[in-house]
Amino acid sequence: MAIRSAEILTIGEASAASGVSAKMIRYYESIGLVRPATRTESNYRTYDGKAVETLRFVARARHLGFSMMEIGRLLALWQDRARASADVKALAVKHIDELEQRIAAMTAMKATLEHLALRCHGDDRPDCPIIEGIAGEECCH
Amino acid sequence: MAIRSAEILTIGEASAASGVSAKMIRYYESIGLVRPATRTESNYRTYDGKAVETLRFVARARHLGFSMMEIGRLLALWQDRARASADVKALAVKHIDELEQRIAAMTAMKATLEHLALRCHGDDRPDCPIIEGIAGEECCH
DNA sequence: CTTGACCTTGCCATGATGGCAACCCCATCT
DNA sequence: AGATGGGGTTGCCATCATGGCAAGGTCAAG
Repeated sequence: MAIRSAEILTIGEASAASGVSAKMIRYYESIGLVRPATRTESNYRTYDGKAVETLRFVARARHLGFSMMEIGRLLALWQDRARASADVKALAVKHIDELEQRIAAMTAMKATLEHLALRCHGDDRPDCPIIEGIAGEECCH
Repeated sequence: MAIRSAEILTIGEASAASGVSAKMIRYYESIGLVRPATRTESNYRTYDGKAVETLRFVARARHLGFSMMEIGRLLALWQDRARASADVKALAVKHIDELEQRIAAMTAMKATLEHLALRCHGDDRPDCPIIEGIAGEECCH
């Protein structure tokens, strides 16, 4: 194997250092989200500090719920010294809105279910407002 | 075509009546969620009132965020006259908990993003706490 | 030099849904 | 009777982000 300095990591090490699974690192590379990793003579991918930092950026953005498409744009903005913070903010605000909508949808589901569950005895008798609620009209407002 | 009474619907009519797309009706049948539809001589699927009611049940359960697996169990309970309401309630409560967790996760994402967005000027300068937040340590607590 | 851990690629699967294609069937209009 | 259009049938592919498995190559340590 080519000599590897301490700063040059294999995909497994980069995975551990970034919190992104090796599988996903390869996937991100395959869809062009991140630049193809450099390779050793024996075709192993290698990652330097900057590459690992990029992976960590992706991991954090995923953690915030951004899609791959959005992360692609975020990465471009991150690496663009001439970016306008307004562009970043627009992306973030759009994502906040989407989160809000999904939260609202799920909160509504939860409320309906709680309403039904509250009136269900939860014993061994078959009578059940939950099932009847789903089957009948009074389910979804 | 075989004579069809007003109560016997084609898949398109059943779709309109139940709110489930024809594609999804076929899919539900293919995965065994619902019983295979009866067929006309010319192999068209037919749906009677009961079948449509079942599809509506599925649609409502989907609307409440239940997965196909869970809906399968709900359907079985619905059709089981000897069910214990406790079983239904357990399913519902488990789903409520899952919703709660997903809501909490997304609420946390939203809070982090809002915290970052609040401090972003959103103008044409590159300086941006959002990007820096994602790139740096202070992003995810 | 063997062994075990790790790398490579590639394929398959998920869950729920949509789209397209090729073909068949039925009803209605000319 | 024949054309036309709408809707049925199947099957395959795509999504999005991820995991798993398999077959083969490579490296480091015993």
